[in-house]
Amino acid sequence: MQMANNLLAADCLKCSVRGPRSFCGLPAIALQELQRMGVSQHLGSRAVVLREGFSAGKVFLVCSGRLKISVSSSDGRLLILRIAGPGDALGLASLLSGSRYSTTVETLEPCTLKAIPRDDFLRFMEAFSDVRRNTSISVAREYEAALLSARRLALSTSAAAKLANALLELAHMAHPNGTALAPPTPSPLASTSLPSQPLDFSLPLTHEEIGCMAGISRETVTRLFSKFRRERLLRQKGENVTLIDPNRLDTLYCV
Amino acid sequence: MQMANNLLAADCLKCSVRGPRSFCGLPAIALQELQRMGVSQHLGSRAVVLREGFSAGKVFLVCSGRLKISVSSSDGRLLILRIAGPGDALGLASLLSGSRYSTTVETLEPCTLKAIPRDDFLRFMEAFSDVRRNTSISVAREYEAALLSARRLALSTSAAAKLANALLELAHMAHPNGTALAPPTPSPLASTSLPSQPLDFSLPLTHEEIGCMAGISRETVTRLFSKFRRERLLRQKGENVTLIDPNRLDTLYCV
DNA sequence: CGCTTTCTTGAGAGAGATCAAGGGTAGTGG
DNA sequence: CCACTACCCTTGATCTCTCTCAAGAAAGCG
Repeated sequence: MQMANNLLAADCLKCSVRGPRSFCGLPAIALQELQRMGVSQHLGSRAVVLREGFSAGKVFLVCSGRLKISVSSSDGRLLILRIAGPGDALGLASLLSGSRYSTTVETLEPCTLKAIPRDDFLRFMEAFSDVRRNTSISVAREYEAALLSARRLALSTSAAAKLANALLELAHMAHPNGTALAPPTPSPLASTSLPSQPLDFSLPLTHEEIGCMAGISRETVTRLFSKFRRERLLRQKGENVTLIDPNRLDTLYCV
Repeated sequence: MQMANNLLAADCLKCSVRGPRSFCGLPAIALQELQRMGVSQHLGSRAVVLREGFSAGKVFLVCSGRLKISVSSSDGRLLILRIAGPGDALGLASLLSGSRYSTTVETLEPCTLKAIPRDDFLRFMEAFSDVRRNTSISVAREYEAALLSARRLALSTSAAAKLANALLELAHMAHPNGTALAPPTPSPLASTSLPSQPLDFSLPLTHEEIGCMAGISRETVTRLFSKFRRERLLRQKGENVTLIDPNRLDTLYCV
């Protein structure tokens, strides 16, 4: 029964998804335990991993692929909080507070996940202080993501500002090379007018979805993208987006 | 030096701020340790406890009084996330992720707090599993508050909806009698058209601040308050607000 | 009783939502 | 290879909600 999944589970020890941002950055002894737990699963594109409001019975570790994390209202409106990727732990905050999932998670592309039942995970936490540390950090990051969304929606005065913020956030999240836990710095002093490094990243979202992230309408996303392109702030090639001068984008629109 | 504060610190064992929502709901042995740690402090009204962006060196436990938790943008715009009260732990999420405070906390009335240095707190956590549990719950609640703010701002289509949501949230937060971790249920099924219990609560915020919570302007808050009063949804007496029929408020405006 | 802070109400303007229509592109199947 | 469908993007026109500006009333406070 467990055996059937060992092929994937065995990867835990050799897996390269590590680093300070990854939940799976653990000592070998904890990884050995981790690979024994839970069930690995493959999912196709646009599959729902967990749904808001349902009992939080499992935590999911992302082995590969990207997913979107969202909340929705009864009338179908959607808010996308962030894009999750390899090394992320999904549903942790809800699992810990012992309640229901507070978000919905859906794959954006084929994904490999590892599902761990609540009680197993709690035991795993009690056994290893490193797991506790990574759990704290993971929950703190979920918190930061929610906070950034709230910031963007409340503090941006215009649609352009909301979109610019969302793009900068997406770019920074996609880039593991920046400082680990310092996403779109609400830069108080960093307003150097020097042209900054272009930021290149893949954006696996439709205009509709980008709108749901920035809290603006689909049409407005289109119009602003053209505007940003005209102003040489943005380049696009299929899914790939380049922010030509992130600093200028920031100073021009992120007020 | 420590002695000078023992008067207050000694209260920990007798303190009545307990219950499932309180961080200080701990066994006697942990409380004994708690009372030895940190420094108690009295603060007047409108005092800043901790400020967004500053190094997260301490956690603050609220012994008495209410405080507002907010984030702000460089141009002075403000978003109020929630009102904290006795039993809340402030700055926990930031302290754990080892970074800077992600919010600003300011007293709304005279408050008594207990400030605990980061390292002491981390040791305290490692020593007691109950402390770890309460920390998890506390961080999860900070997370839920951020999420609720994001929801309110993104998913509400009108200013009335935003305000109604904010009021319902404030009412539920102020009421410890409801289920512990189930604030403004985004009620999918609960749309019973029966008149609900009136909700009474104290609202220590100006219209300006309520606007900062709902993401609408001061004047719009005033106009909507009059409207809600006209429609017999709301009653006011100084700081005290009564939501006459919370369900009707919810079904009419929280779409 | 002046002074500050907060609340109230009105009038006007503008940003963005919404509605509408058309074009591009990818996948499917004959 | 080409029609056909489905989905997404693009652009224009209109309209409405809420912000902003303005001016005054109420209320709290030294």
